[in-house]
Amino acid sequence: MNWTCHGSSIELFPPREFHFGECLVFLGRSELEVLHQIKDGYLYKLVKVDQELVLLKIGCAGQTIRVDFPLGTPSEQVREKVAAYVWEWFDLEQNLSGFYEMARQDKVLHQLVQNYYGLRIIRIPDLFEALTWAIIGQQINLPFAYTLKKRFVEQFGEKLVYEGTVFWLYPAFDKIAAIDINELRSLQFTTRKAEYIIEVAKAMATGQVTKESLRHMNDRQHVQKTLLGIRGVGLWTADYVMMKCFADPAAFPVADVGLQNALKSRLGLQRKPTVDEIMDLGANWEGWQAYATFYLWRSLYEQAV
DNA sequence: GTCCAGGCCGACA
DNA sequence: TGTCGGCATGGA
Repeated sequence: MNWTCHGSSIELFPPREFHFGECLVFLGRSELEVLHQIKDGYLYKLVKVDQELVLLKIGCAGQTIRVDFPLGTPSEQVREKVAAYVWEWFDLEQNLSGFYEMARQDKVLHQLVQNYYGLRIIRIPDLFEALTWAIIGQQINLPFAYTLKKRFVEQFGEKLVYEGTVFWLYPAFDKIAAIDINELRSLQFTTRKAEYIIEVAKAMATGQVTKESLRHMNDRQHVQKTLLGIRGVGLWTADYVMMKCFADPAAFPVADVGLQNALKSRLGLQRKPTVDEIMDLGANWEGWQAYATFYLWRSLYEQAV
């Protein structure tokens, strides 16, 4: 991590392959997103550090990311944790030069890495959020998934109001561990999903599932197998979590319908490619499947930066 | 009305 | 190990 305190704010110095605007495009893809706000080129996010609510205002000038604290300057210890959080959120530890080198010569990716140069996987550092957001999104369209997340967050999350705008924290697993299935059913979650989400919350509340223990596994097969042991977590969800929470660049959610549609569109296919065909297409992506997938997702929503 | 969404589970061969 | 029905809902 490369950062410094600068007066009341902090500054981060990301690696060369970083483009804040491209990341904002991804972050701004849904009007229904409630976990961050984008306004005038700044990204606002509420986080909780050492039991303290901290509102971040994140901007970028040149290649320097600057984080301001609208609610007041927190302690140096908190600022350091915020720096680590932002570093993780934008996956800045990842050296993308190998990805770009590979992608420039790849028939599927070469145009994408030109179009979206500097885009990084926007991570979900909170394991509970990563798992349950994936479960929410299973087998429903993305707008409806965002609608359900919004209801979930506004029902069970913590909030803070600043200058008339409400900022939300994702619900904590210990709170969700104690609710009843019907409380989610009434938000239009299916019975099955309500069960899964509450079970995940309970498993995390008891310490049965923790980010720490999964992070320290050096074998990705082991991580995947452990995740698959959680009810409601299949191959797609396990890969998604490995990609978005643990930033495993080799995670490859081949079952993802978005990935399938992106490939169909880019290659002009008559139908969606099968899982085996996707494995073949991605044969050259070894080690970078997660980034290839993320850039392909990006290609599904063409927008101006 | 039909089909598809950032799937998963349990049952059955 | 591979396949299939059921789940539930919103949007095109």
